[in-house]
Amino acid sequence: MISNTNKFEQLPEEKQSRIVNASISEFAEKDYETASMNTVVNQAGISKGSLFNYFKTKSVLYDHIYQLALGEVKSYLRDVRDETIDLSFENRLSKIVDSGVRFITEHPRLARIYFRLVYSGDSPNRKKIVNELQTMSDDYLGNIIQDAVDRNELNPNLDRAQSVFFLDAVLNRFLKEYHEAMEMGSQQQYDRKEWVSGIATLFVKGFS
Amino acid sequence: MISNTNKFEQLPEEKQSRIVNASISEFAEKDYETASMNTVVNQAGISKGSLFNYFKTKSVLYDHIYQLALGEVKSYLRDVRDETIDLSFENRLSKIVDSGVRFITEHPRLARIYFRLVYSGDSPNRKKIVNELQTMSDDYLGNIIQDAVDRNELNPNLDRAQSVFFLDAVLNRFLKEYHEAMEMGSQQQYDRKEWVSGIATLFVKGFS
DNA sequence: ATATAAATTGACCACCCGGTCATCATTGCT
DNA sequence: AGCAATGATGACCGGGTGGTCAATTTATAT
Repeated sequence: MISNTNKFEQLPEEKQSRIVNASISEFAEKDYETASMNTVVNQAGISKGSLFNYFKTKSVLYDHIYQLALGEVKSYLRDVRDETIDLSFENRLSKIVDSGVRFITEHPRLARIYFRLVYSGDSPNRKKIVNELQTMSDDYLGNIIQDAVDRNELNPNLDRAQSVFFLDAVLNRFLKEYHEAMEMGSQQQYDRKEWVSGIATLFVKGFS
Repeated sequence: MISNTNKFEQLPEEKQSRIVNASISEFAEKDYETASMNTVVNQAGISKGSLFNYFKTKSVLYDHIYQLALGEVKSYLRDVRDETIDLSFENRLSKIVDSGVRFITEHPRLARIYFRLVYSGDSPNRKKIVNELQTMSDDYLGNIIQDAVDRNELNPNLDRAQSVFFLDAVLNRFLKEYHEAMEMGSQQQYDRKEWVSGIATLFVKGFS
């Protein structure tokens, strides 16, 4: 009785991953309310009773899944921050975008769950999760902007909160658009380089 | 048999508005799949059979409602474009933000439907509607940027598509955040002036 | 091999959904 | 007043939902 997911975590890994996989697929395809536990059990090849034995309720299962997604996102962010600590603002931006694109490409279903969560959704703990994400992003982008200021790449008088907000808005929107294009199988590949340099230019020089 | 909504439009206005009101509330509160026709009929004080007589299906009713919301949005945009045609880029931006804020304040439920639609959702014709909105916005913001270029307020070499994209991303995100803050009853009022000037500065001068 | 404990199952429950349609109420016409 | 046509109603339908639990299979210990 150490934790809710204890029973689940004691399962053989193969079974665990079947369940996780089915759940990710379902929560990626439909939003929380519409996602069906029946679909999950069928896709995972287990019985309904078992699933509800491993996860007491639908929302507990959802919790487990998005925590997993969140962990993945965080790990990507950590990596790219550590790896780019010495780069210029523009190069750093570039790496951030690249790593976002990489994440979306490698984990399209997790990306979908992520976007669904932040951009809408009536997921159980949405407010709490979004806050957590916001804090994480503020901290993350705040650091990057601060570093750039320290290097005299950006104006030291700029409003940090606003800058972070703008940066976050543009980056998120770009990745969302990229993700949607990818899901629609859009052949027309984004020219990442141009977009990255466009974003960097905007933030460094503006449109003038 | 001129149109689907003919029966509805021939209803006494008071009844129409009761139905429209109930529908707006329901579609604002829940997403398309979760919104319940039963709730609508109860809230509107009519029978289920009647509602399905006026609107053949749930999706037809939804169509009617978002067309209404869209019309309202468009009218706001048209107004602000016409009224600000002589202003500088920064002042124009300011008016756009103001009018967005005004719309959200005056029609919070319509705003919610709008955000739900563009930012997620599995509404019936989402792709089509979002495309229409995108085209509208591209056209709208494109004009404003072009005007600013013509006035030598912005660099004539900038990539129009990218600029519009960035502008749209920041404006939308700001309004979405404002809307959410409003719905949570957040006392902490946004200082609109500072945000507007922040946005304008970003686009004119960047962060350097 | 047997007894006991633990894990797995799927039929079942109460509830809600979008949509239908026979029945009833209202209106307009002669 | 009587009749036909139109409008409003809500019980009802098939289907899906999250969740339960008695019954059965499987694993463990002796």
